[in-house]
Amino acid sequence: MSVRHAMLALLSEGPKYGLRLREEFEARTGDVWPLNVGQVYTTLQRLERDGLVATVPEGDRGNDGGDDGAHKAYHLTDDGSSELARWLRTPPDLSSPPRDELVMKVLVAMRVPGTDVREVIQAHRRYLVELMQQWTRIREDDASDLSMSLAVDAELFRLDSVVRWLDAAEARIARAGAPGSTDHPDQARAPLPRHRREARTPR
Amino acid sequence: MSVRHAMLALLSEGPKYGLRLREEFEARTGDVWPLNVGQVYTTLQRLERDGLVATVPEGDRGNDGGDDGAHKAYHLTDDGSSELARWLRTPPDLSSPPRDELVMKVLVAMRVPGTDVREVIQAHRRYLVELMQQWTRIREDDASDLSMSLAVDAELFRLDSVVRWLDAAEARIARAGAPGSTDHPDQARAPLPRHRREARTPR
DNA sequence: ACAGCCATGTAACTTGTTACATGATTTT
DNA sequence: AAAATCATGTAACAAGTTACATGGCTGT
Repeated sequence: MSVRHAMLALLSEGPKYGLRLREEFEARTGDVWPLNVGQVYTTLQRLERDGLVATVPEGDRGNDGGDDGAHKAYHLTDDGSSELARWLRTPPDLSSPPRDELVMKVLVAMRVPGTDVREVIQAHRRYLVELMQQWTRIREDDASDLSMSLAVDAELFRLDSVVRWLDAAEARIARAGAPGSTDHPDQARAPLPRHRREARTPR
Repeated sequence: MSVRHAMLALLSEGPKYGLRLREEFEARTGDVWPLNVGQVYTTLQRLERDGLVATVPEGDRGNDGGDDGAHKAYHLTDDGSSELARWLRTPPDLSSPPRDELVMKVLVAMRVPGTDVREVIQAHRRYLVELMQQWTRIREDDASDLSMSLAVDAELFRLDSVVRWLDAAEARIARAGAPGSTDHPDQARAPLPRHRREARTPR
């Protein structure tokens, strides 16, 4: 749902054509989130199908500074404008805590026979720290680019939170008394309990 | 790619059937990441198609404690085992900094005409803090559930990093001198520069 | 017998993503 | 003229997600 709305936001400044949208998208995200060209066009098609954007109906363009000919300019419809406004003030969906791959990895690795969780944790921790150093270097290379700095900041904060979670997880697991190498009592084969617990979601 | 590998991990303990996989998945993630039943079956189909799991070929089950009859038990193939091992030691792909929706929202909101970025930031900040309180409450409700605590921890660390990014972003934007309400000089209509910059990725 | 859960499955759809094909324009 | 780049598009697929259909078993 992210790219769709970003396109709407870019178009709110005025009509733009495909490649231009790609260019401006990457400019706003400081080239941190590259965007395949093909996806711009497929996204535009889907937005048009949903009535959020439209093209000028062929033949009606004022000559006072317009982009004619080769480019096919899309613009927001009224529905597109209100959808954009809604998106900007609406916080992301409560019911969807995104499934982080690394977190999932640690959670399931705890019970995979013959796996040392601490090893998994440490390997990924090292990798994350290295990644953070690379991003830091990139940010310092051009500190004047606001968009890029913001995007890299976001990535750095996120990576830092993962590192700190890994540390907390290691401590929690150690404290729980589980030995490093797993070899669990096989109580897993019994049939399901009659009544499922309900899935958890805040509020 | 997350659910697929989680299924492999669960099956590494021994053969399991569909609903059981759903149950154990949610147990490992402390019910924080609910999983639709349908997805279990579609995922199993795709794993079977790719040769990572298989079912017993009908008729060959020892009676010494097996689950017979109604349940259709899947088990790992050799390919499945090595894919799981590979996944556990391989850090997530470098080339994919995930596009965070909220980050994207702020980045593009900066230039949407008639939008106050600080308002967007503050609204989402309030929402995030409230969310964190709810998760904290949930975690305290049953502090003995290790998996759940870990999963909630991950969510809390993540949300915290987003809050801190929002603060940093607000400061950075203010420092950059951009006024609150946007009304940018329209230099955006010119054609593209001849040579595209290359997309940025660490390393 | 009937309600309700266990259990499996399928059809349809969404976003994201890549690889490829096709012209037009520009640069060398 | 040849090479590169601009610009648009299509086909095909992966993963996730939901809604629905279908049996079978169990408790009352």
